[in-house]
Amino acid sequence: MAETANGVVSGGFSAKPATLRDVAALAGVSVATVSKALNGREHVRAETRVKVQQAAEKLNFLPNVLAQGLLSGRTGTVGLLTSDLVGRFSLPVMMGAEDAFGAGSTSVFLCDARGDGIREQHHLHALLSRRVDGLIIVGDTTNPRESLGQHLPVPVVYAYAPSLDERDMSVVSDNVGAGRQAVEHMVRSGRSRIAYIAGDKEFLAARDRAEGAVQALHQFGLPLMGDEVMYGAWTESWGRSSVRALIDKCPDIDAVICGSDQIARGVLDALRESGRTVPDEVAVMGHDNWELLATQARPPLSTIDMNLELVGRKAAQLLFAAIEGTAEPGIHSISTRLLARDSTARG
Amino acid sequence: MAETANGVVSGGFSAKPATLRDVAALAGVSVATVSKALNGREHVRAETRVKVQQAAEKLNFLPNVLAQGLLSGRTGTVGLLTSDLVGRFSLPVMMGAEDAFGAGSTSVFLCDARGDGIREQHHLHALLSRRVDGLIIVGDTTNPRESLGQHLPVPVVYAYAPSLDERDMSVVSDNVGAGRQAVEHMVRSGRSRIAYIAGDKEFLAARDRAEGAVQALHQFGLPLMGDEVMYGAWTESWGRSSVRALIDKCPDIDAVICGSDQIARGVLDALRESGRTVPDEVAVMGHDNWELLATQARPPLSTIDMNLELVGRKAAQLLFAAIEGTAEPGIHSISTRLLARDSTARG
DNA sequence: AAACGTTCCGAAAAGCTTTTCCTAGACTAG
DNA sequence: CTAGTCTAGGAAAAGCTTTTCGGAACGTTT
Repeated sequence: MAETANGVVSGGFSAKPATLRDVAALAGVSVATVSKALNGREHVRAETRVKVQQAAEKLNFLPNVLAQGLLSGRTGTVGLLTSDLVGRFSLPVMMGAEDAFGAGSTSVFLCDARGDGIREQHHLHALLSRRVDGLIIVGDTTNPRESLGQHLPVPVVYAYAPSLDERDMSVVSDNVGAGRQAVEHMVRSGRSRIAYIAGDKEFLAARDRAEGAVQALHQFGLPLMGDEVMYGAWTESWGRSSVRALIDKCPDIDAVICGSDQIARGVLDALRESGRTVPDEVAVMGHDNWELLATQARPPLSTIDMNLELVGRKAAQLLFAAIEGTAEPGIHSISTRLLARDSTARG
Repeated sequence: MAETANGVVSGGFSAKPATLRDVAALAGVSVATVSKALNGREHVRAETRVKVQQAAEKLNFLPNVLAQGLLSGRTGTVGLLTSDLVGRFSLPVMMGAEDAFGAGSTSVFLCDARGDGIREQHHLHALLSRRVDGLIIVGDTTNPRESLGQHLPVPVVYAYAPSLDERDMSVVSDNVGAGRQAVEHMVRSGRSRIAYIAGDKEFLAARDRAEGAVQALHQFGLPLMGDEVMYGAWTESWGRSSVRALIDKCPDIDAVICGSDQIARGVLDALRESGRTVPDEVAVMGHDNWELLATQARPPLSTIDMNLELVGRKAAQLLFAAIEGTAEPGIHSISTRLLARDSTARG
């Protein structure tokens, strides 16, 4: 690659970045003085400082953070290891974490293991080789996962999916509380004949949300219509078929709480097609606040937001504290937030 | 933080990672020998090599990639700068890139600028300080964006949203081709009275897709029903309202191509409610292959997949090549892929 | 026995920054 | 004028790895 007179190589980008030495040479001082001048240390004449700053400016000097890290033992990087990058749940968690770090001087390595243990080990290896200061492990479901172990050289926080090992730090969304919130909202809206259509029973999230709802119904002294939680799949078609069965069995329901917005969309469609009006005759709630689905429903869908950005943010904070030396092991639960839209308006 | 006998600090994670020196000391050789032994260099006796490997194993030694980078001038990292992390379009692109790199020994820094220029500069700064080998800039819409400029010390690839500067490398999805694909598919399915309902006209993607469709109709000598492309919003409600207007005006249409899956969902709902059967009387196509929306539609929605993972993968490949010294400037277009489901089955 | 080759290993430098310590010069005070 | 006090700036080491080069030990050949 030929080098031109101004130091630009032909690949279309400039030559290698300037170092302290280059700045020192240009300013006619030593590297030590440059370092002190640029970092605001004392023992530098104001005049010299200006001269150095101008030289640095001219060369587009940026300190090499890697070299700094070599010295300080801190790299200012963390690893974000997700098992499912496409998942629409892991993403907001990552966003929250990225955001919390991005404000400071920490950068985030992104790795997607695709739910593959081998790949996870590979990435873990790569991250540790890069001397990350800490790790956040983001799950794709709320099902607890194996711990990476206690032998790692850096602190680890598990987000969304908690670790099975209680010595680890985990941050999760409060699904049980969400179920309670849903029932309380229905009752406040004047409903008393409430059914629950859940997602896939294999998922802890499905069971937790339903359990919270059942607890709250019990507290209010209300029955669960249909007598039991209806588990199925996280799909619209499950919502449609299950609610048809439900109104056959209990024609007098006045509220349906769903384990997800997708299920709720199916429920809304099936109710409309069977001639029931929402919310006048039946109120419907979803879960997830999947905006494009919930706001475009007819009527717009009341739902529960898991505050996943907060989960991510909290994970980042815990990790940061642990890096500083004060770890807080255990499962940290983030409250959900109920969003009332038209589908649960007072009938 | 108190250190225990086995070298574990009380923060819950092990002490600082082992270095070459530690391994050398344990194996009773010099650091140079350890380096050669572990990297498969010659001039090491087999016996010594084994001894070193065992020592390294015992100490959980991982080479410090930062120190390696300091020497080689290559860090094995790239920056992924997105303007919208939540966007469901930028995400698959990132995934493809992460995947392409992840296979090798390159790690990805993730930064989200939130569409904010200041934040973008901040992140750019941070990434360059970390001496990334290259940058991928992922847009949130297909609208072209300002170039970061030609003065950066590393190569840059723009993905999804191309750079306005043709000296840059860009990778985009072929939206015009997608419009053509849609029409060709409709014609092959025996349709000839085709309308087009587009998204928001502010978006180049909306205009490109429509333009491709119009071109193809022209080639087939077919009319565009409704006489013009109907621009609106990327929402279900726009799909519902626009298709109602359309069938008022042209009751004899037999196909509707939509600018997105959301619009198509609205179209499907409105058609069903107005008594038209899909696909028997009218065929409907979407765009994006937003799986959870398309597969759960009634009937399942034919659509076009933008192959965004491929966009990301291609961006990674271009970047890698540029790092190696062979840049290929210009806009690289990735073909879309048509997915035929029931909504366009032969009538 | 002397000269020469191999083979294996270690010392040292390079890469970039920060920090500590030291020196040279300027100044003040006696 | 001498001794002492500051101050600005420089030299060097540390942090970790890789690579080059030189040296030691051993064996072979004349």
